[in-house]
Amino acid sequence: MFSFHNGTNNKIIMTDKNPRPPNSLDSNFTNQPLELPEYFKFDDDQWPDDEPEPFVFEHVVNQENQQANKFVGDFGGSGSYLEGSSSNDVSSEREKKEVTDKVAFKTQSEVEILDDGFKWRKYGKKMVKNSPNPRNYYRCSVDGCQVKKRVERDVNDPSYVITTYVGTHTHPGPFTRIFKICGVTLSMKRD
DNA sequence: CGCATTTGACCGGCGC
DNA sequence: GCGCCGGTCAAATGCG
Repeated sequence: MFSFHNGTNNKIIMTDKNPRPPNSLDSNFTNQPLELPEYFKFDDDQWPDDEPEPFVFEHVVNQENQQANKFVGDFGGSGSYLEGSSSNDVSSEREKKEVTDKVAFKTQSEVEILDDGFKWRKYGKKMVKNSPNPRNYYRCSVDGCQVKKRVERDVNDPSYVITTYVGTHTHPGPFTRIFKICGVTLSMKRD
């Protein structure tokens, strides 16, 4: 259990140890185990429950890893959630210059503005199909930093907020503790 | 005054 | 080509 800087009762809950990707996924996923729950378990051990610690995520490195990152989670067994770009070797896709880092996770939260330690500027809001809830688009406020994130409520369980980070911060973040999610290195820290 | 947010317009990819 | 859909732009507006 964790809480965000401004959070009350904001908990990341990922209980399924072996989430299964949806059938429509490409075969790469089936070979790649989901490591995220393990790392969160690590942090649970690190910090006692009665002492909720503020934290944030930060993309740190992914440059040596050529393939696009993927993240698949089945949270709580009540439906699957997929984020990530396919790394098919279609020639047209090779044209793209940047390999985007993408990580998504889901938190149980009453508020949608989760303070993760970075400064964000909202730049869009859309209603997405098959969901009554809007999707909000944010960009990192730091000049020159291209990192974006999307925030939306879970369709199946509105008590959850799905946050998706895209990109790597070009500036140092305020956090030091390092861990990995499916090849993407993140960092977090107490404040 | 200098920022952030709001919100409809705009755009590009994709499927038909 | 056309319309849908997800993502972004930008002018107006709000706020400290």
